[in-house]
Amino acid sequence: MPATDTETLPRAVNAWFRANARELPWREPQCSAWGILVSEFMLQQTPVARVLPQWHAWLERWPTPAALASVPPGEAVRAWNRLGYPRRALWLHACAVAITEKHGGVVPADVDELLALPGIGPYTARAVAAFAYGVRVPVVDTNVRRVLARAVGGQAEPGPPSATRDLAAMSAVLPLDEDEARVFNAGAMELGAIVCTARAPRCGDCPLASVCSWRLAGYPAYDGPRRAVQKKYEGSDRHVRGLIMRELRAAHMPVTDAELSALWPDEAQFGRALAGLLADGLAVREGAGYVLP
DNA sequence: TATACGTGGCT
DNA sequence: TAGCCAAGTAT
Repeated sequence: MPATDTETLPRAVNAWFRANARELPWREPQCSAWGILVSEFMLQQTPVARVLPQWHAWLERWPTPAALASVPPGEAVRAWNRLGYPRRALWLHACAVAITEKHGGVVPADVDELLALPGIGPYTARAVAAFAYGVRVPVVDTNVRRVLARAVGGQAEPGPPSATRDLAAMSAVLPLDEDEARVFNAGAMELGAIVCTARAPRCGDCPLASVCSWRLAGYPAYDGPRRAVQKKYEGSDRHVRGLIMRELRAAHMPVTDAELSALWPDEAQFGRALAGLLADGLAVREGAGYVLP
């Protein structure tokens, strides 16, 4: 029988999670809310394995929001190194400043207050509230969307993201008990991350195998709208931005136009990339060249 | 709602 | 090899 009631899923997922959760530093009970916030920024579109060493270094250097807020944003961008999407470093720094100035240096526990901070959207706000403070709110990321689409919806893949629909779907199965809700939020994400994966799901290891609607229906293929294919990175504007940022991070004095433009042969494309970085605040003009902010 | 935004590992 | 994929956010 498929898991149509609201107790089967959390019971199975939570038992599985309590026995199989990866030991990650931001899941340790003594981890600070700041440590959890930092992990959520780093984990946006980035695999755990690449985040781990960066997270340790970051927390050692800046153990509190105030510590990060006390240095220029460029230091955050430099320390971010090659984690990707360097705007996240800028936003995390801006977040630290806002927390220091408007929240007395304490990471807020309220979803709406978190949402008002730079770089924090619907997922991160709820993740911080739930995992750092135990607040009972639905946390929905790409893993949760996939788990619910399969186990409950009987579909191979979730449809296009819709905050309203996705939060409602999670709310419908979220335990009333605060602690069970926190574990279910984390457990559903973990299940999607290591068992109910996008490709080659390991149904043999899944605690929901016997109740999964998708499996019970015989694994019907997905027939909904396909997600747009990711553009090729090689030769893209993003590629050029990445090259420029790598140069700026390595430099400790202004990098000249000539030095930067030598990175890419297509002048027009290079100009677009540099202008974009300036507009984003990831690079600033200084004297004869460019530096991190 | 669709698109831009890094980087690297895996198949 | 080329493409797919990874705990999203902002516009």
